[in-house]
Amino acid sequence: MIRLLIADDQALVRGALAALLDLEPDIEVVAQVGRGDEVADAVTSSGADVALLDIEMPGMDGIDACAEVRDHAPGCRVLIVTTFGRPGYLKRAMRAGASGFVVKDTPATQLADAVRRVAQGLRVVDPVLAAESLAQGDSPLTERETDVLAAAQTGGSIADIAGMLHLSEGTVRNHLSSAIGKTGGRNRADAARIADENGWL
Amino acid sequence: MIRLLIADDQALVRGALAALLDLEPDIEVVAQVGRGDEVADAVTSSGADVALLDIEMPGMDGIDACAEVRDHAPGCRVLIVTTFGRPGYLKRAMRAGASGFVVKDTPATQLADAVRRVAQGLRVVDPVLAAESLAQGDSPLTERETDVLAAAQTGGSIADIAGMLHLSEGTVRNHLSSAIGKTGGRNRADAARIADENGWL
DNA sequence: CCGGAACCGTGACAAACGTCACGGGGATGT
DNA sequence: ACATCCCCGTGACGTTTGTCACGGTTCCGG
Repeated sequence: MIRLLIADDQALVRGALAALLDLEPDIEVVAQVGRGDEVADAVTSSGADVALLDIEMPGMDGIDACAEVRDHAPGCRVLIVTTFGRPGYLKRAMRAGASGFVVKDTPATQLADAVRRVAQGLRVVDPVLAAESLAQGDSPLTERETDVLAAAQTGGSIADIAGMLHLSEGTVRNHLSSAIGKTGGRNRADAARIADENGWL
Repeated sequence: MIRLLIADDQALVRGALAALLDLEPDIEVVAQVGRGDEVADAVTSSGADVALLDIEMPGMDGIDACAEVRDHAPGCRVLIVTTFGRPGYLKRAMRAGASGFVVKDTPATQLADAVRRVAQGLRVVDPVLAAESLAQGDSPLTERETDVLAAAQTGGSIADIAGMLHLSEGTVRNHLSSAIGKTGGRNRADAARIADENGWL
């Protein structure tokens, strides 16, 4: 019997996934949470064997939550389930110690299998996504460029970004210019969009 | 017995919702589709009583699909289920003839009830969302301003937008300036973000 | 019929933006 | 010790952008 924890911020999806997996005779849903920062506690108190984590969650990123679980409860495997099949997410998830990575586009019938494989200690990764991830490589952005682009996403002016990060305006311009060149965007809004779509932020 | 159709682009969510609602003794899932432009056909061929439609779908918007269903199969009620509780979406959905509007944050246990109410001809609307919708009012943007903002979302320069819409650059600048003023944004990227979050695009 | 509103365009101007060249500091690896 | 890379900053430049004033057209409601 596989003891399963489900974490997703959308209550409807969370409940539906629980209903789907509870139908399986060898799977038992022992806990459900809607916030990333509640995952680690729920895993230890419920004694789950596998944690099904969404990435987009309030409180804490699903990937950070994964790292926390691996720290506090090494016996619990983690299967990441997410809407966006961004290569950057996959990379981060694997580095955080996840055993599997599934996109929400995959047929519902395959989810239970994925859970079983993960429970057995195997790895489950969407092959298409894995190929993309390898083909694309790491983020070309430096740490600071990433910060600046993330701040630019909110729509403020250069002066706002400079104040937000305690930098000079000229420095912000330089980082942005560099990021625009690396992403191939035509302005900072475009660059921010591209970087976000690749999971570099 | 309520005959139900489920439309959602994410196969996993679609299957999970089906599993959840199939547990109800008085509900039967008779069809599942993953694209908006397949909804109308599926409704007529399956003879569904209620259609559960997501908004974000390839091929066709869930709201446009709703209008199509109301056109071709007036006997079928529509219940919109969406991730984003944007007031603009609610307005558009109601105008398209939807009987209900539910956010994916609502508890899973309430979904079956919502389906039943809709099947009986009642209206189901998230009360918080309805209040927001009333408080906010309609989009302040004119038709052209909306077009220009939507084009600006892709990140191109003013010249690009002008070419895309067959307008003069000066005209584009004027529309953008007006839109920026109305939305309260600080530049066109900001304005586009705000307008999008309110469902004005 | 006239006023108002939305639409398209022009021209002009200040501000913001993107790019470049340059220098200095710190950390890393050879 | 040296080259290399990232970080931070300055100054200057040409371009893009946002704003404004203005004139014109079309359409609709008073």
